[in-house]
Amino acid sequence: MSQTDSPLKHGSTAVAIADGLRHAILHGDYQPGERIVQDQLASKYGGSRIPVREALRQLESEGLVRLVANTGAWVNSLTMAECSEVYQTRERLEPLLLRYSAETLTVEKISELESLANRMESSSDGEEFLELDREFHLSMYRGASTSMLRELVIRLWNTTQPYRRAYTQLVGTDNRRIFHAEHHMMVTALRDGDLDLAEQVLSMHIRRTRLHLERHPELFDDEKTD
Amino acid sequence: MSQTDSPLKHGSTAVAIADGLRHAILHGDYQPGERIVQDQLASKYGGSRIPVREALRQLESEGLVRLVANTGAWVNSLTMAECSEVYQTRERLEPLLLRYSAETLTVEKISELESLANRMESSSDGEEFLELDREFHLSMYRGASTSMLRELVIRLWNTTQPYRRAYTQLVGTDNRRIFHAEHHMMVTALRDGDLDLAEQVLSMHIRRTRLHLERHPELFDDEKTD
DNA sequence: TTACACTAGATTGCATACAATGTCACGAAA
DNA sequence: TTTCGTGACATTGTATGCAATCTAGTGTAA
Repeated sequence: MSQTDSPLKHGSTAVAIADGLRHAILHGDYQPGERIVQDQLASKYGGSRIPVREALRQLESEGLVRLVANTGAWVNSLTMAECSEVYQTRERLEPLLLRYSAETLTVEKISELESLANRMESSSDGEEFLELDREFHLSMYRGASTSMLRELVIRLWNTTQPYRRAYTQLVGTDNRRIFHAEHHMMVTALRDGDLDLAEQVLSMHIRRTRLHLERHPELFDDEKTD
Repeated sequence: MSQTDSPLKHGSTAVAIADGLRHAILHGDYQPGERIVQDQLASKYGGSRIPVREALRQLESEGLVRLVANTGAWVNSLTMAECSEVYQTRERLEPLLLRYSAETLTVEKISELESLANRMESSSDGEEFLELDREFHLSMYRGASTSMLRELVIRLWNTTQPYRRAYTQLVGTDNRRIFHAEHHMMVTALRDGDLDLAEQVLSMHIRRTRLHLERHPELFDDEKTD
């Protein structure tokens, strides 16, 4: 897809490949379960398989890729139980992250959040909807002083991204009144400095999304032969 | 240290090096901040630097190693704020994991937990104390049906292991009445099938440990130039 | 003394090449 | 027809060698 023609600086090829492949997976260019061949990635990025292999190891640790020795690499796929587990983990973690981040949320940043929530409401394009939803949540967390928890949460978002996309394509962007209302409730709670309320709404919001996903087992690969 | 003389099977060197290096870091053979030289690891494991590099990428993703392009790898060190963040994350995650796992905890397994708690009380050796504490917690979680959350929690334990060790060496294993009492309270709550109580005690237990660590800023590398 | 440029050595980054392993199609025997 | 080899091919795993980069030490000038 996005061929990198300019020769990469020494010492950055593996990172560039990891970033590019991660982006491609999140963007839906690869489907869960799809095979990843080292040689193809190597020629796509104009390098050898060595940095490709390092990138794959990293993405494996991030949960985006599954490696089997002497056999190959696949885009990781989740069963419904695994996806639910990620969501339940998020239900507990994101409120904490919001607490870390909230103290740096200025009035301007909260208004930007509100604007994102508004744009989501008027969006009818699924891909844009996904993008804005991710941006809404991650920009709430951007102010957190330390980074480990934020990176962890981003990792959880990443591993479940293909299933959010499939769900959105399945049910569309209409009839999401409660979903949008929760976004606005969070904005209001943050504006009021009511962190306990913001935490509760965020937790409920993630929980509700999980319950919606759980009504669609057909989105998941539950025949996983492993 | 533990030289692997027998030639490794094809396709497992990188994994073996990652496992070995992880174990060495957790065991305290490397200190936080210590430099890791690829060539040294390669000759230690009787291979080339290629699998070493893959292992380092993986451990970087796990948070145990810090890589800087063209420069080198170091055992990751945490500031006190980062360590607290890991503990606060654990306060929220481990109760959830316990809930996942509890349904498979048989009477026998709960008795084994109690036995571990008893052995800890009579242990005066710091290294054994650490080992038993880890084993107590992780064996509570061993029954969880899916693995992502458990692996995540193990990763959090791993990144903070050097600081638990330093703390134990500093204050010894005496005067831990409340600490042991909490272990026994968890055993009792599990035996009674009172999951809400077990969750609460576990959360308090982790919180108390965090507060103890926070009283000793001298354990941490807060001059991190980054 | 301090600050800075410069060089030699150490170390990392990666392309190539080859060995080890897995996959799959084909054919023979049950 | 099905099952089980069997071999050619595709792909992965890693050792080697060289280029790029960083580091530390030395010397020079302010």
